[in-house]
Amino acid sequence: MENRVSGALESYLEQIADLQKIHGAVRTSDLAERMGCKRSSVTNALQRLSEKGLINYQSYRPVTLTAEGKKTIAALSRYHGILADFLENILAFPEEFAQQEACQLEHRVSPCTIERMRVYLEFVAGKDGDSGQNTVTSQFNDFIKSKKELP
Amino acid sequence: MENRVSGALESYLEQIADLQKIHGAVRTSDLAERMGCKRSSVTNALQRLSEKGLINYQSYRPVTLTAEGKKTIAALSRYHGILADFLENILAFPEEFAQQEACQLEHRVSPCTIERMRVYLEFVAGKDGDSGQNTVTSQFNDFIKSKKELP
DNA sequence: TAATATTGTTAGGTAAAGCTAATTTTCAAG
DNA sequence: CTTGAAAATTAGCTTTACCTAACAATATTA
Repeated sequence: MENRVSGALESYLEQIADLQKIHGAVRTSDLAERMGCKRSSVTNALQRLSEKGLINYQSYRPVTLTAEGKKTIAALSRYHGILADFLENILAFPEEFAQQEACQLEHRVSPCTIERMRVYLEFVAGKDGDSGQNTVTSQFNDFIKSKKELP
Repeated sequence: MENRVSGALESYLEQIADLQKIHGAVRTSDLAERMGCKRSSVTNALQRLSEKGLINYQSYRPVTLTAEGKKTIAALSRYHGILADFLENILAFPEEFAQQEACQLEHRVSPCTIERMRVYLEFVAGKDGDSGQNTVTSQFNDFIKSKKELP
């Protein structure tokens, strides 16, 4: 068995963590709804996550995260945050799109590149200083608008 | 049959185009070498690419691209260029890494985000003007170095 | 040109991630 | 405390993308 976790399984894991926060227990049907798949596919995913030691799972019993699972989620959630920040504050996407896109990218962009995006965010924050006005981001926003105004 | 082309098939297609440019003919073994897989997997991929109408393929005959295949490659190659440019000139990665990473990302980042990266590149180019000196990129390079110097 | 080496394909297998349909467990009401 | 509905699981199938081993076609070269 390949021990690395695929993007699909990572997503399940995140939804599990989120549902746990909200509802305490994690139900197969809720997961299916969130993942946009059938309950049977969820069961299958839970079994594989369990084999990989990321969740505690027994048939018909409530699912919980292992320490390993929590660690995985912590990393993912950090990646998500950096990517969403980058998309919103560097590339000037609206927050909602940034969040959506970050959900995809957190499984697909290398840690190295994500880390570099974090450094770039720091760099730009430093350039903008405490001014608040006329930041690089707002300049870029204007730039985008100026492009759209002349089609 | 799902008519969309997966990331894996897209990669085969690109390697085919590249080999065609270099060697004229495209050999299964060369493709296998490039893709880091076995010859039998290549045959399988060629059959699927052919079913999707992206290449002309018959057993033991040289492979060629269809018009549709060429169009797909043109789009991909454009994405690759933008991503590599962004990685090298915004995120200040060395060219080789930028190229490698772009190969992965071109199949994974949404066209919308890639397009926005292109606009950002334009924006920064505009800011830097013709100066050449003290560009945003070179400032960021210095910033990275300054971070590394104090561990 | 015939023998051999290389290259390409087929057949059959695995794992991931989904599906439907059938079955089993749990739970809520009567 | 039984029973029927809802929820979860199992069984069996699909596709993608890989694998090995066996076989077929093409090339090389003696």
